[in-house]
Amino acid sequence: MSNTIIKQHLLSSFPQFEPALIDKLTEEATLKDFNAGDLLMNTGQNMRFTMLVVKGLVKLYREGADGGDFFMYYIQPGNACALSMICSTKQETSEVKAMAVDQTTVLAIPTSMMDELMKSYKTWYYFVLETYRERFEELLVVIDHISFKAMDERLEFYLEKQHQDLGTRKLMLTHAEIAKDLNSSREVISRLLKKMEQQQKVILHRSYIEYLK
Amino acid sequence: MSNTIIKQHLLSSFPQFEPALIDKLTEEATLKDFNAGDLLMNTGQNMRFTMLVVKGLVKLYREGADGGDFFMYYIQPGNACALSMICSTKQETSEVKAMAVDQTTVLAIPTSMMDELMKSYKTWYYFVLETYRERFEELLVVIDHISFKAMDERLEFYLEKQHQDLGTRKLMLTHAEIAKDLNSSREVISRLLKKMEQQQKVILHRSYIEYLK
DNA sequence: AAGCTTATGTGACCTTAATCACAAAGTTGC
DNA sequence: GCAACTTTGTGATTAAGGTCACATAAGCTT
Repeated sequence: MSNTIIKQHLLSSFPQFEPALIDKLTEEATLKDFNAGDLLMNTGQNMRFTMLVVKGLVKLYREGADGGDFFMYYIQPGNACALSMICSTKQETSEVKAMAVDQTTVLAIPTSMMDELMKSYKTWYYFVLETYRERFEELLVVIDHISFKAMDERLEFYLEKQHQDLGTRKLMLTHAEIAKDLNSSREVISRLLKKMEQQQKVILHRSYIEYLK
Repeated sequence: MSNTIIKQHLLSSFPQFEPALIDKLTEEATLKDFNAGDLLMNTGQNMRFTMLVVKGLVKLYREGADGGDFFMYYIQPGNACALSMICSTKQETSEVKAMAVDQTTVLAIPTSMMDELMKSYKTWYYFVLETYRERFEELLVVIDHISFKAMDERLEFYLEKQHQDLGTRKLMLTHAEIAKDLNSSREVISRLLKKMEQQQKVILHRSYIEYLK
Protein backbone atom coordinates (compact mmCIF):
# COMPACT_ATOMS: atom_id res chain seq x y z
CA MET A 1 0.00 0.00 0.00
CA SER A 2 0.89 3.63 -0.44
CA ASN A 3 2.08 4.22 3.14
CA THR A 4 4.85 1.67 2.78
CA ILE A 5 6.08 3.48 -0.31
CA ILE A 6 6.00 6.84 1.42
CA LYS A 7 7.95 5.50 4.37
CA GLN A 8 10.47 3.99 2.01
CA HIS A 9 10.92 7.33 0.28
CA LEU A 10 11.34 9.13 3.57
CA LEU A 11 13.90 6.66 4.85
CA SER A 12 16.03 6.84 1.76
CA SER A 13 15.77 10.57 0.99
CA PHE A 14 15.62 11.95 4.53
CA PRO A 15 17.69 9.59 6.66
CA GLN A 16 18.34 12.36 9.17
CA PHE A 17 14.68 12.44 10.25
CA GLU A 18 13.97 10.84 13.62
CA PRO A 19 11.83 7.68 13.56
CA ALA A 20 8.81 9.36 15.19
CA LEU A 21 8.91 12.07 12.51
CA ILE A 22 9.12 9.50 9.74
CA ASP A 23 6.03 7.80 11.15
CA LYS A 24 4.18 11.06 11.50
CA LEU A 25 5.00 12.14 7.95
CA THR A 26 4.17 8.71 6.60
CA GLU A 27 0.68 9.22 7.93
CA GLU A 28 0.21 12.80 6.83
CA ALA A 29 2.02 13.09 3.51
CA THR A 30 0.57 12.32 0.13
CA LEU A 31 2.58 11.30 -2.89
CA LYS A 32 2.46 13.46 -5.97
CA ASP A 33 4.00 12.70 -9.31
CA PHE A 34 5.00 15.16 -11.98
CA ASN A 35 6.23 14.69 -15.51
CA ALA A 36 9.14 16.55 -17.01
CA GLY A 37 7.97 20.08 -17.72
CA ASP A 38 5.13 20.08 -15.19
CA LEU A 39 4.85 23.02 -12.83
CA LEU A 40 4.88 22.20 -9.12
CA MET A 41 4.29 25.78 -8.22
CA ASN A 42 3.52 28.89 -10.17
CA THR A 43 3.51 32.63 -9.75
CA GLY A 44 0.75 33.93 -7.58
CA GLN A 45 -0.28 30.53 -6.38
CA ASN A 46 -1.18 30.01 -2.76
CA MET A 47 0.87 27.30 -1.08
CA ARG A 48 -1.11 24.73 0.80
CA PHE A 49 1.60 22.08 0.90
CA THR A 50 5.22 21.85 1.75
CA MET A 51 6.92 19.80 -0.92
CA LEU A 52 9.65 17.32 -0.11
CA VAL A 53 11.36 16.08 -3.24
CA VAL A 54 12.08 12.35 -3.10
CA LYS A 55 12.77 11.56 -6.73
CA GLY A 56 13.66 13.45 -9.90
CA LEU A 57 14.75 17.06 -10.09
CA VAL A 58 13.05 20.43 -9.78
CA LYS A 59 14.18 23.68 -11.30
CA LEU A 60 13.38 26.92 -9.55
CA TYR A 61 12.83 30.15 -11.48
CA ARG A 62 12.23 33.70 -10.49
CA GLU A 63 9.48 35.22 -12.58
CA GLY A 64 10.23 38.59 -14.10
CA ALA A 65 7.31 41.00 -14.16
CA ASP A 66 7.86 41.46 -17.88
CA GLY A 67 7.56 37.79 -18.74
CA GLY A 68 11.13 36.51 -18.75
CA ASP A 69 12.19 34.17 -16.01
CA PHE A 70 15.44 33.59 -14.36
CA PHE A 71 16.91 30.31 -13.18
CA MET A 72 17.85 30.28 -9.51
CA TYR A 73 18.63 26.76 -8.41
CA TYR A 74 17.78 23.09 -8.53
CA ILE A 75 16.01 21.19 -5.80
CA GLN A 76 17.35 17.67 -5.47
CA PRO A 77 15.77 14.67 -3.76
CA GLY A 78 16.29 15.05 -0.02
CA ASN A 79 15.48 18.73 -0.17
CA ALA A 80 12.43 20.88 0.10
CA CYS A 81 11.41 24.07 -1.53
CA ALA A 82 12.23 26.74 1.02
CA LEU A 83 9.50 28.87 -0.45
CA SER A 84 6.88 26.22 -0.03
CA MET A 85 7.69 26.36 3.67
CA ILE A 86 8.13 30.09 3.97
CA CYS A 87 5.08 31.12 2.04
CA SER A 88 2.92 28.46 3.50
CA THR A 89 3.39 29.66 7.04
CA LYS A 90 1.83 32.96 6.10
CA GLN A 91 -0.50 31.79 3.36
CA GLU A 92 1.17 34.17 1.01
CA THR A 93 1.69 33.78 -2.67
CA SER A 94 5.08 33.50 -4.21
CA GLU A 95 6.54 34.83 -7.40
CA VAL A 96 8.55 31.85 -8.36
CA LYS A 97 8.02 28.96 -10.67
CA ALA A 98 9.05 25.41 -9.84
CA MET A 99 9.30 23.07 -12.79
CA ALA A 100 10.04 19.35 -12.87
CA VAL A 101 13.05 18.60 -15.04
CA ASP A 102 12.65 14.83 -15.06
CA GLN A 103 9.84 12.67 -13.88
CA THR A 104 9.61 13.80 -10.26
CA THR A 105 8.01 12.51 -7.09
CA VAL A 106 7.30 14.72 -4.10
CA LEU A 107 5.73 14.24 -0.71
CA ALA A 108 3.17 16.91 -0.03
CA ILE A 109 2.70 17.86 3.59
CA PRO A 110 -0.21 20.11 4.47
CA THR A 111 0.84 23.58 5.52
CA SER A 112 -1.36 23.30 8.56
CA MET A 113 1.03 20.75 10.04
CA MET A 114 4.09 22.97 10.01
CA ASP A 115 3.71 24.37 13.52
CA GLU A 116 3.22 21.02 15.13
CA LEU A 117 6.12 19.47 13.23
CA MET A 118 8.43 22.32 14.18
CA LYS A 119 7.52 22.06 17.81
CA SER A 120 7.52 18.31 18.21
CA TYR A 121 10.36 17.07 16.02
CA LYS A 122 13.84 18.37 16.50
CA THR A 123 15.10 16.89 13.23
CA TRP A 124 12.31 18.64 11.33
CA TYR A 125 13.15 21.91 12.97
CA TYR A 126 16.80 21.57 11.99
CA PHE A 127 15.82 20.54 8.51
CA VAL A 128 13.67 23.62 8.01
CA LEU A 129 16.30 26.01 9.32
CA GLU A 130 19.01 24.39 7.27
CA THR A 131 16.85 24.58 4.16
CA TYR A 132 16.30 28.28 4.70
CA ARG A 133 19.95 28.90 5.30
CA GLU A 134 21.06 27.03 2.21
CA ARG A 135 18.59 28.71 -0.08
CA PHE A 136 19.41 32.07 1.35
CA GLU A 137 23.08 31.50 0.65
CA GLU A 138 22.20 30.29 -2.81
CA LEU A 139 20.32 33.50 -3.51
CA LEU A 140 23.27 35.54 -2.29
CA VAL A 141 25.49 33.73 -4.75
CA VAL A 142 23.00 34.43 -7.51
CA ILE A 143 23.06 38.11 -6.61
CA ASP A 144 26.86 38.08 -6.67
CA HIS A 145 26.90 36.68 -10.11
CA ILE A 146 24.39 38.93 -11.72
CA SER A 147 25.79 42.06 -10.20
CA PHE A 148 29.52 41.45 -10.22
CA LYS A 149 30.23 39.02 -13.03
CA ALA A 150 30.22 39.36 -16.79
CA MET A 151 28.30 36.93 -18.94
CA ASP A 152 31.28 34.74 -19.83
CA GLU A 153 31.98 34.01 -16.18
CA ARG A 154 28.33 33.47 -15.43
CA LEU A 155 28.07 31.01 -18.29
CA GLU A 156 31.06 29.04 -17.04
CA PHE A 157 29.61 28.96 -13.55
CA TYR A 158 26.27 27.88 -14.94
CA LEU A 159 27.77 24.96 -16.83
CA GLU A 160 29.83 23.93 -13.83
CA LYS A 161 26.70 23.96 -11.71
CA GLN A 162 24.77 21.92 -14.26
CA HIS A 163 27.59 19.43 -14.25
CA GLN A 164 27.61 19.25 -10.45
CA ASP A 165 23.86 19.12 -9.96
CA LEU A 166 23.08 16.71 -12.77
CA GLY A 167 26.14 14.59 -12.24
CA THR A 168 27.09 14.30 -15.88
CA ARG A 169 29.42 15.95 -18.38
CA LYS A 170 26.90 15.57 -21.15
CA LEU A 171 24.66 18.58 -20.64
CA MET A 172 21.45 18.28 -22.60
CA LEU A 173 20.92 21.98 -23.18
CA THR A 174 20.39 24.08 -26.27
CA HIS A 175 21.97 27.52 -26.50
CA ALA A 176 18.50 29.03 -26.42
CA GLU A 177 17.66 27.28 -23.15
CA ILE A 178 20.86 28.49 -21.51
CA ALA A 179 20.17 32.01 -22.74
CA LYS A 180 16.72 31.84 -21.17
CA ASP A 181 18.08 30.62 -17.83
CA LEU A 182 20.67 33.36 -17.71
CA ASN A 183 18.28 35.97 -19.03
CA SER A 184 20.56 36.63 -21.99
CA SER A 185 20.16 36.06 -25.71
CA ARG A 186 20.89 33.03 -27.80
CA GLU A 187 23.47 34.67 -30.03
CA VAL A 188 25.53 35.89 -27.10
CA ILE A 189 25.57 32.43 -25.53
CA SER A 190 26.50 30.83 -28.86
CA ARG A 191 29.46 33.16 -29.25
CA LEU A 192 30.67 32.66 -25.69
CA LEU A 193 30.36 28.90 -26.03
CA LYS A 194 32.44 29.02 -29.18
CA LYS A 195 35.12 30.85 -27.22
CA MET A 196 34.95 28.22 -24.49
CA GLU A 197 35.32 25.53 -27.10
CA GLN A 198 38.47 27.20 -28.42
CA GLN A 199 39.80 27.18 -24.86
CA GLN A 200 39.03 23.44 -24.70
CA LYS A 201 36.56 23.90 -21.88
CA VAL A 202 33.67 22.32 -23.77
CA ILE A 203 32.91 20.45 -26.96
CA LEU A 204 29.77 21.61 -28.72
CA HIS A 205 27.34 19.20 -30.30
CA ARG A 206 23.84 19.58 -31.57
CA SER A 207 21.43 19.74 -28.60
CA TYR A 208 24.05 18.99 -25.99
CA ILE A 209 27.35 20.19 -24.66
CA GLU A 210 30.25 18.11 -23.46
CA TYR A 211 31.64 19.79 -20.42
CA LEU A 212 35.39 19.19 -20.03
CA LYS A 213 36.07 21.52 -17.07
CA MET B 1 19.81 49.45 35.80
CA SER B 2 20.50 47.95 32.38
CA ASN B 3 17.83 45.25 32.55
CA THR B 4 15.08 47.81 32.84
CA ILE B 5 16.34 49.52 29.72
CA ILE B 6 16.51 46.25 27.83
CA LYS B 7 12.97 45.38 28.82
CA GLN B 8 11.82 48.79 27.76
CA HIS B 9 13.46 48.35 24.37
CA LEU B 10 11.89 44.94 23.91
CA LEU B 11 8.44 46.15 24.85
CA SER B 12 8.52 49.05 22.46
CA SER B 13 10.29 47.45 19.50
CA PHE B 14 8.91 43.92 19.77
CA PRO B 15 5.40 44.27 21.17
CA GLN B 16 4.37 40.99 19.60
CA PHE B 17 6.66 38.99 21.93
CA GLU B 18 4.87 37.11 24.71
CA PRO B 19 5.61 38.30 28.29
CA ALA B 20 7.60 35.21 29.22
CA LEU B 21 9.82 35.70 26.17
CA ILE B 22 10.37 39.34 27.02
CA ASP B 23 11.48 38.30 30.50
CA LYS B 24 13.74 35.61 29.16
CA LEU B 25 15.37 37.94 26.64
CA THR B 26 15.70 40.69 29.23
CA GLU B 27 17.85 38.31 31.22
CA GLU B 28 19.92 36.96 28.37
CA ALA B 29 20.40 39.87 26.01
CA THR B 30 23.14 42.43 26.20
CA LEU B 31 22.91 45.94 24.81
CA LYS B 32 25.35 47.01 22.15
CA ASP B 33 25.75 50.46 20.71
CA PHE B 34 27.19 51.41 17.38
CA ASN B 35 28.00 54.73 15.83
CA ALA B 36 27.13 55.70 12.29
CA GLY B 37 29.54 53.87 10.00
CA ASP B 38 30.37 51.06 12.45
CA LEU B 39 30.22 47.51 11.22
CA LEU B 40 27.91 45.18 13.11
CA MET B 41 28.98 42.25 11.05
CA ASN B 42 31.59 41.70 8.43
CA THR B 43 32.51 39.23 5.74
CA GLY B 44 33.87 35.97 7.00
CA GLN B 45 32.99 36.71 10.57
CA ASN B 46 31.57 33.98 12.73
CA MET B 47 28.22 34.87 14.25
CA ARG B 48 27.92 34.30 17.95
CA PHE B 49 24.95 36.57 18.50
CA THR B 50 21.59 37.17 16.99
CA MET B 51 21.10 40.90 16.67
CA LEU B 52 17.76 42.55 17.35
CA VAL B 53 17.74 46.15 16.25
CA VAL B 54 15.96 48.42 18.73
CA LYS B 55 17.17 51.85 17.69
CA GLY B 56 18.77 53.44 14.65
CA LEU B 57 19.14 51.85 11.26
CA VAL B 58 21.35 49.17 9.75
CA LYS B 59 22.31 48.81 6.12
CA LEU B 60 23.02 45.37 4.71
CA TYR B 61 25.49 44.84 1.90
CA ARG B 62 26.52 41.87 -0.11
CA GLU B 63 30.27 41.76 -0.50
CA GLY B 64 31.56 41.22 -3.99
CA ALA B 65 34.60 38.99 -4.24
CA ASP B 66 36.37 41.72 -6.18
CA GLY B 67 35.92 44.38 -3.54
CA GLY B 68 32.76 46.22 -4.54
CA ASP B 69 29.71 45.81 -2.38
CA PHE B 70 26.10 45.87 -3.15
CA PHE B 71 23.28 47.30 -1.05
CA MET B 72 20.55 44.81 -0.27
CA TYR B 73 18.23 46.22 2.36
CA TYR B 74 17.81 48.14 5.58
CA ILE B 75 17.11 46.60 8.93
CA GLN B 76 14.81 48.77 10.98
CA PRO B 77 14.15 48.70 14.72
CA GLY B 78 11.83 45.79 15.48
CA ASN B 79 13.69 43.57 13.05
CA ALA B 80 16.57 41.20 13.20
CA CYS B 81 19.25 40.32 10.77
CA ALA B 82 18.05 37.09 9.19
CA LEU B 83 21.63 36.17 8.54
CA SER B 84 22.64 36.55 12.14
CA MET B 85 20.02 33.91 12.88
CA ILE B 86 20.67 31.66 9.92
CA CYS B 87 24.42 31.63 10.12
CA SER B 88 24.48 31.36 13.83
CA THR B 89 22.52 28.14 13.92
CA LYS B 90 25.26 26.48 11.94
CA GLN B 91 28.23 28.49 13.15
CA GLU B 92 28.96 29.43 9.60
CA THR B 93 30.46 32.60 8.31
CA SER B 94 28.57 35.03 6.18
CA GLU B 95 29.58 37.12 3.22
CA VAL B 96 27.65 40.18 4.05
CA LYS B 97 28.42 43.43 5.74
CA ALA B 98 26.05 45.15 8.15
CA MET B 99 26.73 48.81 8.75
CA ALA B 100 25.05 51.22 11.14
CA VAL B 101 23.65 54.22 9.28
CA ASP B 102 22.80 56.28 12.36
CA GLN B 103 23.68 55.75 15.96
CA THR B 104 22.22 52.29 16.49
CA THR B 105 21.36 50.10 19.45
CA VAL B 106 20.95 46.35 19.22
CA LEU B 107 20.17 43.55 21.63
CA ALA B 108 22.65 40.73 21.24
CA ILE B 109 21.31 37.29 22.04
CA PRO B 110 23.79 34.44 22.24
CA THR B 111 23.48 32.01 19.41
CA SER B 112 23.46 29.16 21.87
CA MET B 113 19.98 30.21 23.04
CA MET B 114 18.31 29.89 19.65
CA ASP B 115 17.13 26.31 20.02
CA GLU B 116 15.60 26.84 23.41
CA LEU B 117 13.88 30.05 22.34
CA MET B 118 12.46 28.43 19.23
CA LYS B 119 11.10 25.52 21.21
CA SER B 120 9.72 27.38 24.19
CA TYR B 121 8.32 30.61 22.82
CA LYS B 122 5.75 30.58 20.09
CA THR B 123 6.09 34.28 19.37
CA TRP B 124 9.85 33.90 18.92
CA TYR B 125 9.30 31.03 16.55
CA TYR B 126 6.91 33.09 14.45
CA PHE B 127 9.25 36.02 14.55
CA VAL B 128 12.15 33.99 13.21
CA LEU B 129 10.14 32.42 10.42
CA GLU B 130 8.65 35.74 9.45
CA THR B 131 12.09 37.34 9.39
CA TYR B 132 13.37 34.64 7.09
CA ARG B 133 10.40 34.97 4.83
CA GLU B 134 10.61 38.72 4.56
CA ARG B 135 14.32 38.75 3.83
CA PHE B 136 13.95 35.98 1.34
CA GLU B 137 11.31 37.98 -0.49
CA GLU B 138 13.51 41.02 -0.31
CA LEU B 139 16.35 39.13 -1.96
CA LEU B 140 14.02 37.95 -4.68
CA VAL B 141 13.07 41.54 -5.39
CA VAL B 142 16.75 42.47 -5.52
CA ILE B 143 17.34 39.68 -8.03
CA ASP B 144 14.43 40.91 -10.11
CA HIS B 145 15.84 44.36 -10.27
CA ILE B 146 19.38 43.51 -11.14
CA SER B 147 18.43 41.00 -13.76
CA PHE B 148 15.39 42.53 -15.36
CA LYS B 149 15.61 46.28 -14.91
CA ALA B 150 17.79 48.93 -16.44
CA MET B 151 19.66 51.38 -14.28
CA ASP B 152 17.12 54.20 -14.59
CA GLU B 153 14.36 52.04 -13.18
CA ARG B 154 16.62 50.67 -10.48
CA LEU B 155 17.58 54.19 -9.46
CA GLU B 156 13.96 55.26 -9.19
CA PHE B 157 13.18 52.19 -7.12
CA TYR B 158 16.19 52.85 -4.93
CA LEU B 159 15.11 56.41 -4.20
CA GLU B 160 11.56 55.32 -3.52
CA LYS B 161 12.87 52.73 -1.08
CA GLN B 162 15.10 55.26 0.64
CA HIS B 163 12.10 57.51 0.99
CA GLN B 164 9.99 54.71 2.42
CA ASP B 165 12.61 53.29 4.75
CA LEU B 166 13.96 56.57 6.05
CA GLY B 167 10.61 58.29 6.15
CA THR B 168 11.72 61.53 4.57
CA ARG B 169 11.80 63.21 1.18
CA LYS B 170 15.14 64.78 1.87
CA LEU B 171 17.55 62.01 1.02
CA MET B 172 21.03 62.73 2.31
CA LEU B 173 22.92 60.92 -0.41
CA THR B 174 25.66 61.97 -2.77
CA HIS B 175 25.66 60.65 -6.32
CA ALA B 176 28.80 58.70 -5.53
CA GLU B 177 27.12 56.92 -2.59
CA ILE B 178 24.15 55.94 -4.70
CA ALA B 179 26.46 54.66 -7.42
CA LYS B 180 28.24 52.51 -4.86
CA ASP B 181 25.01 51.05 -3.50
CA LEU B 182 23.79 50.19 -6.99
CA ASN B 183 27.19 48.99 -8.11
CA SER B 184 27.23 51.57 -10.86
CA SER B 185 29.35 54.65 -11.48
CA ARG B 186 28.94 58.19 -10.31
CA GLU B 187 28.65 59.73 -13.77
CA VAL B 188 25.86 57.39 -14.80
CA ILE B 189 23.88 58.18 -11.68
CA SER B 190 24.42 61.92 -12.13
CA ARG B 191 23.09 61.77 -15.67
CA LEU B 192 20.08 59.68 -14.72
CA LEU B 193 19.28 61.97 -11.81
CA LYS B 194 19.40 64.96 -14.16
CA LYS B 195 16.85 63.20 -16.35
CA MET B 196 14.66 62.54 -13.31
CA GLU B 197 14.93 66.20 -12.38
CA GLN B 198 13.71 67.19 -15.84
CA GLN B 199 10.75 64.86 -15.32
CA GLN B 200 10.10 66.63 -12.01
CA LYS B 201 10.63 63.49 -10.01
CA VAL B 202 13.39 64.97 -7.88
CA ILE B 203 15.11 68.25 -7.16
CA LEU B 204 18.87 68.02 -6.93
CA HIS B 205 20.86 69.85 -4.30
CA ARG B 206 24.40 69.56 -3.12
CA SER B 207 24.74 66.49 -0.87
CA TYR B 208 21.06 65.70 -0.84
CA ILE B 209 18.14 64.98 -3.09
CA GLU B 210 14.59 66.10 -2.68
CA TYR B 211 12.38 63.22 -3.68
CA LEU B 212 9.08 64.38 -5.13
CA LYS B 213 7.70 60.97 -6.25
C1' DA C 1 16.20 12.28 -51.27
C1' DA C 2 13.15 16.20 -50.60
C1' DG C 3 11.26 19.00 -47.44
C1' DC C 4 10.45 20.54 -42.76
C1' DT C 5 11.90 21.81 -38.27
C1' DT C 6 15.20 22.85 -34.88
C1' DA C 7 19.80 24.29 -33.60
C1' DT C 8 23.72 26.80 -34.47
C1' DG C 9 27.06 30.34 -36.72
C1' DT C 10 28.02 34.99 -37.93
C1' DG C 11 28.16 39.77 -39.49
C1' DA C 12 26.16 44.45 -38.87
C1' DC C 13 24.27 47.56 -35.94
C1' DC C 14 22.50 49.78 -31.66
C1' DT C 15 21.93 50.78 -26.76
C1' DT C 16 23.43 50.94 -22.17
C1' DA C 17 26.53 51.83 -19.09
C1' DA C 18 31.50 52.09 -17.64
C1' DT C 19 35.58 54.90 -18.01
C1' DC C 20 38.41 58.94 -18.77
C1' DA C 21 39.24 63.69 -18.62
C1' DC C 22 38.18 67.76 -17.22
C1' DA C 23 35.30 71.94 -15.82
C1' DA C 24 32.52 74.23 -12.66
C1' DA C 25 30.25 74.95 -8.50
C1' DG C 26 29.61 74.74 -3.47
C1' DT C 27 31.92 74.20 1.33
C1' DT C 28 35.37 74.52 4.77
C1' DG C 29 39.31 76.16 7.05
C1' DC C 30 42.45 79.60 7.59
C1' DG D 1 39.09 86.16 0.39
C1' DC D 2 41.80 82.31 -1.04
C1' DA D 3 43.31 77.75 -1.14
C1' DA D 4 41.86 72.88 -0.66
C1' DC D 5 38.48 69.66 -0.93
C1' DT D 6 34.04 67.72 -2.11
C1' DT D 7 30.33 67.34 -5.16
C1' DT D 8 28.28 67.70 -9.48
C1' DG D 9 28.07 68.41 -14.76
C1' DT D 10 29.37 66.99 -19.30
C1' DG D 11 31.59 65.47 -23.51
C1' DA D 12 34.26 61.74 -25.76
C1' DT D 13 35.48 57.05 -26.03
C1' DT D 14 35.00 52.19 -25.34
C1' DA D 15 33.18 47.61 -24.36
C1' DA D 16 29.56 44.33 -23.41
C1' DG D 17 25.76 42.60 -24.71
C1' DG D 18 21.16 42.80 -27.08
C1' DT D 19 18.83 42.76 -31.72
C1' DC D 20 18.24 41.86 -36.59
C1' DA D 21 18.95 39.36 -40.59
C1' DC D 22 20.33 35.71 -42.60
C1' DA D 23 23.18 31.42 -43.68
C1' DT D 24 24.20 26.68 -42.50
C1' DA D 25 23.65 22.37 -40.74
C1' DA D 26 21.77 18.44 -38.49
C1' DG D 27 17.80 15.53 -37.57
C1' DC D 28 13.17 13.96 -38.67
C1' DT D 29 9.31 12.63 -41.77
C1' DT D 30 7.43 10.65 -45.55
